This record gives sequence, C-alpha cells and structure tokens, in this order.
Amino acid sequence: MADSSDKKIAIDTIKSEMRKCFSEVGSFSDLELDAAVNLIGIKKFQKGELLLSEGDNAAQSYAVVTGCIRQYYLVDGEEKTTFFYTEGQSIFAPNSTSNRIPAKYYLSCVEDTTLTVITLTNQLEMYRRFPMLESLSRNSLQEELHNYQEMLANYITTNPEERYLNLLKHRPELLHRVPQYQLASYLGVTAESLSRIRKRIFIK
Amino acid sequence: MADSSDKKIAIDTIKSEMRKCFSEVGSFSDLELDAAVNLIGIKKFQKGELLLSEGDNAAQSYAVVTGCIRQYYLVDGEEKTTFFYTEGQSIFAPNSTSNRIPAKYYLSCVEDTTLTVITLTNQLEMYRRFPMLESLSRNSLQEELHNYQEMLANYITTNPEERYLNLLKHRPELLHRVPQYQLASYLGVTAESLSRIRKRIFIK
DNA sequence: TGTCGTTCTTATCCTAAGTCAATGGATTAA
DNA sequence: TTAATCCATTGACTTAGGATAAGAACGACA
Repeated sequence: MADSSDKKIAIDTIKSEMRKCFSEVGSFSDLELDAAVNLIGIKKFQKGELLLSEGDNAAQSYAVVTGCIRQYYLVDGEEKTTFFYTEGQSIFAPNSTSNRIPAKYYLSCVEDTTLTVITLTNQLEMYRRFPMLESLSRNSLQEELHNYQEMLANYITTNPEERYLNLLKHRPELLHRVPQYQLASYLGVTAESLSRIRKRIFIK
Repeated sequence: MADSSDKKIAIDTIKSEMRKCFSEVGSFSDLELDAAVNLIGIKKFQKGELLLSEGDNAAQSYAVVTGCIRQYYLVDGEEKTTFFYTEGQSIFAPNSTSNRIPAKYYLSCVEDTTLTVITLTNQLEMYRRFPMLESLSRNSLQEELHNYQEMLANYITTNPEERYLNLLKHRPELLHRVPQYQLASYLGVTAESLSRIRKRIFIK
C-alpha cells in the first residue's frame, strides 16, 4: 500500500495551504512560515472516534480539513446534537490557559476526518512571535461570534420545519453525510417528527 | 438641576473603571491610559431609544454600564427578541472594517441605559498602539464565543418550560426588568404560552 | 377620579410535536 | 445465506403550544 506516502503528500498539501493563508495577512520569511506552521499539528481520526468527552479539559483548537465532526451533549442518557463542523470550520477550545473548565459536551467523528490541531500553549507562542496572527485570530473569532449570534437568533425565530428548510438551503450536503436521527436532534425534534416534516414538505 | 454635574461624576467613575481594567492586563503610563480611554466614548440613551436598526451599518461596539438593551429581529411584522444585554455585557459590532454588512436586527433600550462606545477605527487604532489590549480583546471574544455556543446548545436541548426555569435560575433580575411578552419571544413562545407555563409551574 | 393604553391572563379550538409500538429496508456480521 | 443491528417510516394516542378573541389588572395622565 502507498498509504504512508499518500499521507505524506496530503500533509504537505495542508501545510502549504497554511503557509499561503499566513502569507496573505502579513509578510513572513520562509523560516518564519516554517516556525508558525510547525506550531500546528495535523491529525487524522476514524469515523466514530471521540475527539473530546464530557469532563475533558480541552486544551486544543481544531480546524476541519476534510470530514465532519459532531458536537453533542448527553442529557438524561440521550445524545443531543448541537453542531456539525465540516470543511473549513474551526472548533475553538472552550477554555483559555488561565481558566480550565471541563467540557460539557462530546466531539465525535461522523466520517473519517482530518484536522489541524493547535494547543493553547502553542497558540500563545504563535501570537507572541507573530502578532499579526493574533489580529487574524481576533478577526476570525469576531466573525465566528457573529455567526453564532445569527444561529441562535435563527433558532429562536423559526420552527422545526423552517429550520429543516434552512438547512436544506444553506448546508444541503449535511443531509447526505449525517444520519437523519442526528439531524433531527440538531433541529430540536425527535427522529419521528423529522420524518413527518419531510413527508409534509414532500407532499406540498 | 444638578443634572450636568451628576453626569460628569458618573462619567469620571466609568473612565476610572476603564483605567483600572486596562491596568490589570499590562503596565501603562498615565498618559497611555489617557490615550486608550479617550478612544472610548460614553453615551446615554433613554428607554425606548433605538441604538441600531435593520439595514444600518454597525460600526461601533458597546458595553453596558447600566441599563438593558434588547436585540430583536422583525419577522413578518413581529418582533422576535433574541437577546437581552445587561450590566457588564458587550455588544460586538457585527462587521469589521473590511466587510460592511447591513444589520439584520434592532437594538433597543428596555430602560434608560449608559454604554461605552468604541468605533471600529478607534478599535484598530487602540490595538495598534497597545497590542496587549488586542490580546485582552481576543480573550474576551473567545469567552463570549464560548458563551454563545453554550446558549445555542442550551436552546437546542431544552423546551420552553425548561428555558423559563433556566432564566429564573441564571438571570432572575430579567424577569422584573423586562415585559413578559418580550421574555416570551426570547424563550421562543407566545405571550399566552408563557402565561400558561408560569401558571403550570406555580401550581406544581 | 375616570379614561386610555399597555400588559397579562383566560377560554376555546386546532395543529404540530412527543411518546410508544410496530414494521420494513438496508447494512453488517456470523 | 441467514441473523442481527441500525435506521427511517408509519400509526394511534396524548400533550404542549399557536391563533384568536375577550376580559382583567395595572399604570399613566388629564
């Protein structure tokens, strides 16, 4: 099998993507780019693997390169899905180096998944050496915050059927990548209800 | 009336609070503190005033000193409340200097309210001169993002009655400061339903 | 004091979603 | 190939919440 060389090539592709991304926000020498990129790791996970469990002290932030990660809470023994992270989306560590709070949720791979990983310590190191990257990070945090505000607002202002139609419109690929009962939970209804909603829409 | 001197005193108090806050994250000279604080304005609004309307290009971030701000969307002529900002909470501008998107929501004063205000340009100026403050900002953005993730997760995993009980537990003061029909909308139900929920809980 | 507007509550009826149980299809494992 | 498992669908029944309309409580204010 050409497995290890395949992996090698893929990782090199990702690293050069990262270099390109950093080059866009500031002018760095090749050595500096090396240093920055070397603070970031790349990890592969298999379908079903858990990145994080309730109670863990999350000290890493991730970004999805390929694949799909599901965030869920365990409430009365039931999995309540609250988000799906796909290509290009970031998962920020829920705590900082100063305050370490155990996670209340799980992160599980819906598919085989490749992620970039950066530890909290490396993150600080990176900002110390390359302040431009802290600006970049602040900006993407502000955007991400804005996204979440919109998602919350959207959730409050719509009913399950509207939410399903929204999903169909804005993230249609999810419907094929994710089992329906997980989608249902994400939309805030039971699997049975989602089935009925789909039927209702189909008839219309 | 001692109105203008009252106001003066209040503003001085707020400014000294800000100096204290900045001093905690880095060592600044008095002149530097002056410079930083002078980039931030203080504004008073009356109950009912609108800070922001749908379609506006928000170029300011706020923090509530005293009072209460309601965020709401107008959907089919109906106000859908999506958040209440009270003392100590920040309202981040939904867009950056680069991308200017018109706001989709309104910000309205539930009570007479005093806010600190910083424009996007002053924000950049501040980070340029005092990089420590950019770290501070990044950290609070990360915390705020985490808050929103939890709020969304909480909204997805609970029903209206549970959400009301949560509010009772975590922000009880809101129940007295905000009219019930606005709370209802925030909880994702009609005013009539919230009335029934309250009755149900009271009987138990 | 009485009137008006706003907010909250109550009643009725209807619909959407939850619950429980059963079925059938699809995929995987033996 | 046959079980076994997982998942989506359907049906019957219950319940919470939406829509509408009407009345009660409250406060502002002339």
